[in-house]
Amino acid sequence: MARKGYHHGNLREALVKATIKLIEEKGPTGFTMAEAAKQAGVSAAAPYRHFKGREELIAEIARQGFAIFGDLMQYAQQKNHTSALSAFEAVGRAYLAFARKFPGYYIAMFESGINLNRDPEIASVANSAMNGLVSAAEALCQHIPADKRPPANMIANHIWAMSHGVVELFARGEPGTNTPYSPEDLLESGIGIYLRGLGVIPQDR
Amino acid sequence: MARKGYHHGNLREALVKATIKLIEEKGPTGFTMAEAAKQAGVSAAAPYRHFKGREELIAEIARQGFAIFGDLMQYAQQKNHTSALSAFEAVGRAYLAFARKFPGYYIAMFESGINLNRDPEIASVANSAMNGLVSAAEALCQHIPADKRPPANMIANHIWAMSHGVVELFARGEPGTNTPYSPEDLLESGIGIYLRGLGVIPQDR
DNA sequence: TGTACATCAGTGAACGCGCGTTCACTGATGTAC
DNA sequence: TGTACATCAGTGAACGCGCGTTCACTGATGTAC
Repeated sequence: MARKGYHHGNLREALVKATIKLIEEKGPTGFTMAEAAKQAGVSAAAPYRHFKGREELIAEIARQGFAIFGDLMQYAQQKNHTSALSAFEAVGRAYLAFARKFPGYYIAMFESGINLNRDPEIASVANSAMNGLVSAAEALCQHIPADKRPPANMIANHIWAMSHGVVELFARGEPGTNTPYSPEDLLESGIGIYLRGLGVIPQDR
Repeated sequence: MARKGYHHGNLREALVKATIKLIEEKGPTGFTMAEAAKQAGVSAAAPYRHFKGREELIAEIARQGFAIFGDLMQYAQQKNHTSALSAFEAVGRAYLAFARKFPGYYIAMFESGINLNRDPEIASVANSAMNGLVSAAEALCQHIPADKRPPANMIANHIWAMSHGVVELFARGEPGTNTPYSPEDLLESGIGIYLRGLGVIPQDR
């Protein structure tokens, strides 16, 4: 951290970055205010100029994470607009890519036990991020005969659950270690089978 | 805890139970040796007669959890032997039922960040528990044309991921709070769609 | 049945530690005139 | 451009706390004879 003198310049963001790194290395509980301050090259009391406490620092990370996450999801959906199906698959891949590329954010968002409703701003950004998934599911639903069409947000929840499960079990060190498949393969094949079950992919593809 | 006199009688098991309760209430990190001892009505030093340390106590809980879990899975599979399909669905339901009924065990097993390979005994009991799922998938595979049949343990991993995802996201307080579906409904419908995609359930059922 | 003794399973006090947080302070920066 | 002053963003020392763990101890239990 480039420290010029008495004043840091951008301590707030430096603390966020340091904390993300700590979370990635030691898990959501392995991080401490003191350690984050140290990493940012600052005394242990300094963080309290920017965050009320430990909780608020994690919350800020989750907030940033949901913002990035939402953008990625939206981008994946819009870029792959040749078909609702390919858009949907792209969203699934984007989910996993985010979890792999930004594990610190992901952990803060979904594994830190943070209360998403503590701060209305977080709740709203988290909600709109998830809406990306739901609207992709809605687009997909257009291609399913109305009488055998499950609700779009149920589909979104299924995909969310499978994605999250793959991340937790297979994209971390433990516990799904002894499987020959990469998380990417697992998720892609799983979503593929699921979509075939929805009737969106022809049976004999 | 019925405490007779100087000797507790079954402190080891009492500590396990107290810890499970603490984990359920406060999460995997909210538990402390001191608190567990207190709950068991015993001094803070007493646990060290039975466990080398904190890690070993959690590991013991995970071990017991996997044993119970494995039995449940096996029972679900064998009891529903009218068809491979119903057996498989029963196994899925048993997974969720376990997570709901024994959240403390589930957390110790899958969310405590414990290293499943630290103790060979845990590794083996965990492995055999998971084999229940794999063998249910194998039985199911018999009904899929060989040329479009995914590997059985891949199917098992898909179901595991979706089940785990549903538990984490929808069967805990956060974050999948604002969804109208119960975890049971979500998992059952998700597995149903997935199985149809596998070709095990006829398309127009 | 009684006694001596080994072993087991607790106690209670103490330790070192690191953490979150507060507080009075001080150096750096920005602004009004 | 220079000066006085308000404000901002740090420091460093200190606090209270609870935790994990160790240690010498002691009361209870089991066993050999």
